[in-house]
Amino acid sequence: MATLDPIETLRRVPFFSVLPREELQALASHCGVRRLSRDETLFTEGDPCEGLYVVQSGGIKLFKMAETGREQVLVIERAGSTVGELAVFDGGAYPASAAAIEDSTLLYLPKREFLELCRRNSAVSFAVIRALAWRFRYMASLVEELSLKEVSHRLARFLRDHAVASGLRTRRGIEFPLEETNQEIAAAIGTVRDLVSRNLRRFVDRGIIKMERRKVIVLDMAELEAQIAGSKRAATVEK
Amino acid sequence: MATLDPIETLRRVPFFSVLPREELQALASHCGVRRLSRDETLFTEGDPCEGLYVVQSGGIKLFKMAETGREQVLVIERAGSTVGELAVFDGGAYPASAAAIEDSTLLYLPKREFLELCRRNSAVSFAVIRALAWRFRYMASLVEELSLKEVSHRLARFLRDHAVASGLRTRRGIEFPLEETNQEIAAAIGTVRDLVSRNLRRFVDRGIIKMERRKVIVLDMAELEAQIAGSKRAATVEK
DNA sequence: CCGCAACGACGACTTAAGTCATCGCGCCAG
DNA sequence: CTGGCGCGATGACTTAAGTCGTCGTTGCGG
Repeated sequence: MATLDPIETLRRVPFFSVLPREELQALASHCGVRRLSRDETLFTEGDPCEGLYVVQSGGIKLFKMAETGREQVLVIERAGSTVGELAVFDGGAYPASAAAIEDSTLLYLPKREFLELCRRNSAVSFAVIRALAWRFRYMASLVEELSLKEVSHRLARFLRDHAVASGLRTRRGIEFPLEETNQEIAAAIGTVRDLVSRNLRRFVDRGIIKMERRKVIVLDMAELEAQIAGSKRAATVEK
Repeated sequence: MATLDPIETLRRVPFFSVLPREELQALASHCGVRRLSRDETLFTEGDPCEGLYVVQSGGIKLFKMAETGREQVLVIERAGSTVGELAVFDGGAYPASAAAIEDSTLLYLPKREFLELCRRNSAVSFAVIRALAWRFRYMASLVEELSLKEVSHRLARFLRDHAVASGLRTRRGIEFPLEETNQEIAAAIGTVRDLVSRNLRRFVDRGIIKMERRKVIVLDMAELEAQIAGSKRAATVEK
């Protein structure tokens, strides 16, 4: 594979894209390249933070791991996104672990350079804040799901997001490949792989989706959305 | 109650405390005052964002609500903290609802002034980033708990945090008042009030804590910490 | 090309979470 | 001062989540 242009990679990051080309170039000159094989660890929760990573190609998952081995994925970042930048700012260790979900190439930017840039360039700082605001919003949704929704609702949202992001509209419905294993889906939505299998089967039985091996065809998007809107059986107000 | 000095309130906010007094004064001149009774709503999830609030006195909870009425509290903010600032930056609606957990007084800062300040003062922007980094870290912990830990582990962490924050070390153990109802605790740790009661009883039965009405005495902090370290019964790796 | 491990599926089972009804107590509003 | 409501506690029950064993399939590394 041809070497990717680090300047073009940096330009894809929202808070670097505000920089003129010369500054991107200067920044790129400080960057190292880090290559990871699939499943290789980038950093582990609690590791001291030395800098941030920019995904050039592939994908990186941020995740928390229980001592039983069960994982909760916080987010998956792909090309043009950053990983590990929060620990740069508050001087703490990494709050979660990161690993490659496929062979990946990342740029590594030492924290000193990044901090310097943010201090002297308020447009960058400002764009960083915007990125963090978005992340918080996303995390708030994840908290809501994990606390207030059942596994079937969370799986429905997962499928809907995939349909929206990469679905192909056909006469049968919206088709998309399910590229993750049930284990990976379980880690994303906060359950175990048996329940992913069981709930997919339930959606098939109800005529909401059809499955052809690992291809999903959404037959009834309205019903899928209705599934998403459901809640756990928890009434703290009178019914 | 005497009127609180808005300049002193603003000074307590980490990302405003970097400002000299004259700038705090100018900022304070743009602030309105908002008073809320206990349980009164500040804003509702989805409301358009007009500005940020600074807590002068009392307490504000940010929370998500299921249609069943069950709540998940994201965070509780007290004097010297801000509420609703994230939506200022990404132009979105409020990602969660906010309400007073007791009679409260807040300063209201229109978003235009706040955005202006961040744009021209990179020390403020920088401090905002730091604050957001901390929030993300906190949210990552909440996600970890909700996904990977059982109710008893989450309650143990709640009690430990209270013991650490406001516990009084006595010969009997660490004593602190449990000021929240079981319902409020349930909303904080992601469960229902019945389970809070039941798990408190379990800790009493195991000699970890003693309860005198709503006062908690931690008899065995080491065991409480051990409770916190536990995980859900989920093994995705062989045992 | 083949063997092995990972994966998907599923049934039977256990456990945790949650519901609901009820009772006693305490506090607050009228 | 009193009545009513909120709260705590608890038992009995239901449901969802999760475990475990097993079988068949698939894909990848040697």
